[in-house]
Formats: sequence, structure tokens, C-alpha cells
Amino acid sequence: MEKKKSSRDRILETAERLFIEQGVENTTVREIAREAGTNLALLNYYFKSKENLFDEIFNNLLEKYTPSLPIILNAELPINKKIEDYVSKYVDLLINNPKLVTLILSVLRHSPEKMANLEPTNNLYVSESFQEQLIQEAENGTIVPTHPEHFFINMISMIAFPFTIKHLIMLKNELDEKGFTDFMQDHKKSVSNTLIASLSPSANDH
Amino acid sequence: MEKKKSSRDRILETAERLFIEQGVENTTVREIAREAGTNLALLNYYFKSKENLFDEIFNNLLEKYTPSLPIILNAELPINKKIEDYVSKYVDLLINNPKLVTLILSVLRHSPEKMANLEPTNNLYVSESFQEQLIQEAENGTIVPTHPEHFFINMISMIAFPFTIKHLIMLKNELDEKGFTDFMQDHKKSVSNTLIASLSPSANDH
DNA sequence: GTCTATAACGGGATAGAC
DNA sequence: GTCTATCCCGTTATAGAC
Repeated sequence: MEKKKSSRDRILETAERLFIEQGVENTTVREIAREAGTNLALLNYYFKSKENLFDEIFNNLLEKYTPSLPIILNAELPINKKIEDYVSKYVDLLINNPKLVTLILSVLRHSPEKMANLEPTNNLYVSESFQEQLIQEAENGTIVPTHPEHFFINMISMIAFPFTIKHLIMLKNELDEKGFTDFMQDHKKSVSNTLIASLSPSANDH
Repeated sequence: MEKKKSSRDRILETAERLFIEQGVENTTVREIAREAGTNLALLNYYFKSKENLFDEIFNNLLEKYTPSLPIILNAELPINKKIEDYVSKYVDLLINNPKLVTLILSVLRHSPEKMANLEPTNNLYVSESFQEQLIQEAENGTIVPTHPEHFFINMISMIAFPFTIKHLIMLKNELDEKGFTDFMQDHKKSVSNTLIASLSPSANDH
């Protein structure tokens, strides 16, 4: 049954799994070849180097998981609804792929220029129309004027960072995996409420 | 002049510098020994392994830089002032030690249990009295009731995460190092305002 | 074109004998 | 405190089978 898949595909699948499970540095090309049921020479034949192999996998992951995010930000919705949708969808994505944040950050640390030049990176950090809307609604008086760039960074910070300190959160609050998932479900509301409250015109009367 | 320092101390200083500058994975024990003016075997004699060496350095770094943070949270100050102080001090700390976040996250990724069991970790993630205050002031009606744990996580997320995506922020906004520092100075206000607004009783009237 | 097997390189990390 | 042997890594190369 698995024999139908080409060696190339099996190498890709195995490498993706191991890179995500153990991290890139802790995964050897020999290990990948072994678990994919092939050999080191073939891996090198197809991908030339470990780095090339990783690049292909990383691109596929971003293309697979991230395209839905900018769609929400570009939709025709009131800002509050848009924030709720975006936070919820983004947190769900990371709950279902908890190692994705770590993988991205490891790329960002090891070779930031590569990350920055990747086209799918825009799915994670781009927000022109959303920032336009923040400015527009502020002019209309429905929300308080804000700095769109800082607002957007605050939003993705509150969404993504908890996953990078997942183990600390679990330890501090005595949570298991299920408990952490529930915690992050609650966290959605906290993030949305925080952002929406900060935009509320009545909130900034000191 | 430098000869007065013991080989052990020179190894520690050199390793700290290289770990922070280049990251742990990109620093070899041979390199540390060479730049410390000694040899590989002596490094192994004192520290047994690269990991032990790193543990000692990492502990020292946390003990050196983080103790001031919980002091702010435990002070006798109104909540708004406390938030402003904490955000400002924490961001300043990370501006002056931009690699600290990355270093911490790399430990968290590589060996979360080690990180969680480290005593100075509490300086980064502990907030009993602060959470008490959030509950107390909500009972007094000066702020809106909130979930202290989520609030605290949101606060440290907005503080720390921008440093992990520093290169993306710099690229997107066409900033150099100085520009990024200025950006983070502005970011302080954005974070404080967001948190304080979300606590404002008048903000949650929908 | 796809695949296996094997060997060798240069570099790095570690352990143990001295 | 020092030196050496050993092992694992990523990479490259070779020779050959389907």
C-alpha cells in the first residue's frame, strides 16, 4: 500500500514529520532516509542537501496552512467581527499544528533573510487592507485612532506567543495537552476582548 | 591583565558572548576554547559537556537580568502605573539584550523541562500578587473583571513576541537597528494603552 | 530516470587514558 | 591539565542494478 508512493514523497513525508516532532537540528539525514525506508544516497540524489530538503518542506507547510488567514483580514466585515474571526481561526490553526510556531521561529532565528524572502511569509505578516480599515473606521468615529502596525503586531503576538511558552503555561497551571487546548480556546476570547476594548471610543477617556 | 582571570572564567565569558552573538547551535566548543585562549580538553574538564556549560551561563544570565521584573509587579502601585512600568522596563531589558528572548526560546524548544525547572524562570513568568491586584481592583470597581492568567500572558506576549520577529518587522517597515529600537519605544505605549483600555470599566459597554 | 550499497572526506563533540 | 581515539554528522563520490 505504501509502496505506491514514490521514494521522493516518502522522504518528504518522513522528513516533515521528524522536523516537526524533533526540530531540524535534532534530525539527521541518515535518520530520515532510514525511516523513509530508503538510503542516504537517494535523499541526496533528490534534494542535494538537508537545507534544500527543509526549504521545500517549509514552503509546503506555509502554503498549506496559512492562505486562509489574509482572506479573513481582507473580507468585508466590521472590524470587531474581523478580529474575532482572525483570532479564532489563527489560534485553531496553531492548536492543530502546535509545532508550526516553533518551526517558524527556528527558521527566523537561523536564517531570517530566507524567511523574509519567502512568499508565503506574507500570509503570516501582511495586513494592508486591515490597516486601511483601522484608519478608515477611526475617521468615521466608530473606533478610536490607533497605530495600525502596532495594533497588528499586538494581535499576532497575543495569538502566537502563548504557543512558544506552551510548556511553561502547562506547568504553571497544571495542564495536560487537553487542558492547554481548552486554555487556548478561552484565550481567544481574552485576546479578542482586549483588542476590541482598546478600540472602543469610550475606553480612552482618562 | 587578562592573565589574572582563571581559565574557567575566561571560558565562561567567551562562551556567553559567543552563545548570545551566534546562538548555541552555531557555536562550537572548539571555537570557545580557541577564543578563550585554552584548549578543548580543558573546557571538557571543567564543564563536562557543552550542555553543562550552557546551563551555567543561562542560569547566570537569568539571575543577572530578570530579578527586577517581579519587583515591579509586587510593588504598591495603582494597576495602570504598574502596567506602564512593567512594560517599559521589560521592553528596555530586551532592547538592551535583544538575543535574550531568542536564547530563552531556543532553550524552551530544545529542552522545555529544563527551562521549567529553573528557579529564575519564575522571574519571567510569575505574578501572584499582580493577579491578586487584578481581582481586588475588579471587586472595588476600579477596573473591569478579567482573567488574570490570560491578562498576564497577553502582557508578556505583546512585550516579548516582537523581538522574536524582529527581522520581519524591520523588513516590513524598512527599519535599521536604530529604527527598530525607536519602533519598540513606541510599542511600549501601544502595549500599555491596549492593556489599560481593556481594563477600563467604560470600555466594555456593548 | 530511479534506486541501492558503500566508502570516504572534513568537522565537531565527547570520553577516557595519560 | 593535556592528548588521543572514537563516534556521529552532512556531504560527496563511485559503481552498479532495475
